[in-house]
Amino acid sequence: MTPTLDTVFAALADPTRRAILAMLLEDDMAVTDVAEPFEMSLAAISKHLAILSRAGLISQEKRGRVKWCKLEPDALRDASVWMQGFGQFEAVNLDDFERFLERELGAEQAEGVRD
Amino acid sequence: MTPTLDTVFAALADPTRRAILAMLLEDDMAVTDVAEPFEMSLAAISKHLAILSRAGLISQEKRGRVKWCKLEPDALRDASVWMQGFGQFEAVNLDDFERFLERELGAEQAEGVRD
DNA sequence: GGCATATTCAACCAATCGGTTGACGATCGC
DNA sequence: GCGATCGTCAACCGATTGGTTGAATATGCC
Repeated sequence: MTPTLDTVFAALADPTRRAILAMLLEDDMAVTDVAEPFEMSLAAISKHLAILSRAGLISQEKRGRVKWCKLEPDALRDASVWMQGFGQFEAVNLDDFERFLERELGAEQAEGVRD
Repeated sequence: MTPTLDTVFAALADPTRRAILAMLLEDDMAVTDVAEPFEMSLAAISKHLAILSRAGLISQEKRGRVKWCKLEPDALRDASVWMQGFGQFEAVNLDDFERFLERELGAEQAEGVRD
C-alpha cells in the first residue's frame, strides 16, 4: 500500500505511536526494546509498529530473530507540505521541537505513559 | 477542551475534513455551503465541522441563522513544530502546496469526492 | 402567525481501533 | 535437540468513528 495522508495523519494521532517515533529519533531499536517503557503488551506495540510501518513512517528489517525498527522521516514530507500550506509557517528550529517533546513526554509520564 | 496533538492529527486524518479546510482557505463559508460539494448529508458535514472545531482548526460564529466557518491555521502550529522536528524540512513553497491540493482534490473527484 | 431555511440532536448502524490473552513459528545458545 | 527469547497471529472485547434518518430548534421573511 502506498502511504496516503490519511494513513500518515491517522498514525500520528496516537500518543503511543508519536512517543515511539520520538524514541526512534535517537536510534534504531528492536521491537522488544521499543515496548519496554510502555505499560502494555508486546502484541499491542507490535500492532502500533505495523501501523507506523504501513504509513511509511518507519521501516522494519529482520536480522536473526530480532526485527529492527528505523525511522523514515521522508514519509512526513507530504504531510508537512500539506500543513505548511496553511499559515506559511517559517522553518521551526530544533530547540522548539525539543522543548515540545519534553512537554509531551512529560505529560505522558505524568499519566503513566498511557491514560 | 484544549486542542491536543491527538485531536489535531485525528481531525486531519479524514479526507473530507482536509477538503473542507482547503475550501476554507479560500474564504469563510456557511455550513450549508461547505456541505454542498459533498455527497453526504448535512448532518454528517456538521459533525465533521464539530471535529475540526474541537481540534481548533476552525472557529464557528453564528450570525442570524447561518453559522460561519473560519479557518484557524494557528492550530496547526504545534503539529507543524512536531513534524518538522523529524527531518528538518525546509520551508515549503506555496506552489508545491497548490500542486499538492490539486492532486488530492483531483483524486477525490475521481472517486466521487468520497470513496 | 406561519412557512421556509439553517443547523443540530438523537438514535441507530456497520466498521474500525486500541487493547487483551493464549497459541504459534523462528531463531539463538548450549 | 531443548529451552529460552523474539515477534506475530487469531480471537475476542468495549469504545469510537463515520455515516444514515427523522425530529427538533432557531431564525428570517412576508
